[in-house]
Amino acid sequence: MTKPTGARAAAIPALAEVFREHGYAGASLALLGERAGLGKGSLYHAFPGGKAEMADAVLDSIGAWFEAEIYSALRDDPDPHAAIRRMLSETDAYFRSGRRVCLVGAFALSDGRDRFAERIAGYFAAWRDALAGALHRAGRAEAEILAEDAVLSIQGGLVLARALDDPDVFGRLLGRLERRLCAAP
Amino acid sequence: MTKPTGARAAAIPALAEVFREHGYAGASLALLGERAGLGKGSLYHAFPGGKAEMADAVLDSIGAWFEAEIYSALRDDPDPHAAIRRMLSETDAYFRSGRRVCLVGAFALSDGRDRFAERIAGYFAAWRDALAGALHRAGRAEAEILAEDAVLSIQGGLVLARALDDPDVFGRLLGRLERRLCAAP
DNA sequence: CCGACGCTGTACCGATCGGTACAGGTCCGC
DNA sequence: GCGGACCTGTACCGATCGGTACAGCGTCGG
Repeated sequence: MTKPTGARAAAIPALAEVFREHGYAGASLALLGERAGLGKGSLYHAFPGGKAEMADAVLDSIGAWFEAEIYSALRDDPDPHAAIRRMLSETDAYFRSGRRVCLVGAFALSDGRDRFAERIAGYFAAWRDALAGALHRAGRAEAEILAEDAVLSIQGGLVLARALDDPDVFGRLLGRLERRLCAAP
Repeated sequence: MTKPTGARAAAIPALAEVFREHGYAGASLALLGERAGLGKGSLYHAFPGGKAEMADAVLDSIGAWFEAEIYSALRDDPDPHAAIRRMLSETDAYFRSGRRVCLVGAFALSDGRDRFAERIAGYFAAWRDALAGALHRAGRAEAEILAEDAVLSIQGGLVLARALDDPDVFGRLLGRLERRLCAAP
């Protein structure tokens, strides 16, 4: 039932979790293989490019998920406020209400920044631009500024929630964002 | 002219820079020693506890700097708005207008979170609480919420500035923060 | 029934990891 | 001039790193 590349796709979520928790440098092949349930042989069969290709695949997968679940609605939904609310609730679910960290943000901060710079920049730029478009369609002034501030706040919320070990920080932020982003024009 | 522990103190800024750029796991002893201008022997003489003690010392040094330059003024300055403005300009300088990353935030996101959890939490909690006190003294309602949002935004601003390789993101954020934090009560 | 192919475990590679041991050097009070 | 405390470079440790090679395996089409 699985395509030839099925093992690859199946392994990606586990690999993502390891990169998320340990960073690029900290994610060892031993750990990656163990958590993916794959021996080193299988791992290198599915990802001939090694660790870098695994990280590439994980970033691709994350980018595709956000594109499909969040950005596209922000761009195309005729009701921009609905798209924004959907963004907030999907974001809440994706980051497990602040208990989970943003892999792209973590990569941006430390190791792997240079290696994956374009992909990282693209991820955030797409988010900011899609959100700015929705805000613009909703008739808000300074949509770009508002969007930049929202994207940045989400990242900061994840950092602070993790640092204080208090997921509510993230929940409170999302509440504030809904008020800020869905206010009357 | 240097105290017995002079080499230790002198090495800390260089060590901090390496941890900042490579994370805890990514900062190797070879790199640490090279950048500090110290051989392995000297490094372990100054920091018998090894890498963990180096990171401890770096975190202590950062905490002390923020306490002296920012938190204490937020707590004690009779003019809370002046203290807040000072916080913003010192923050701008410290993070080189967004070109530099927050080591504590980076540690919080990936490796070293568990190892340094209390210290990381303390750093952010002190910032948030000191700022909330200043806002309260300035007569602002919901000072705690405002403070939490500001601290989180600064972290997010650093993440996004780094991710987009665009320091202006951080500068724009600081401008917004000044307006938000120093608005009329 | 068989060879080809896709997949997997395992052994192994050189490099590097964090950390230790220690021989010598430097510099001080005496 | 001397002894000793402090400091430092270097050799070395076992473990693990990312990555490779390959033999064995089951599963197919023919």
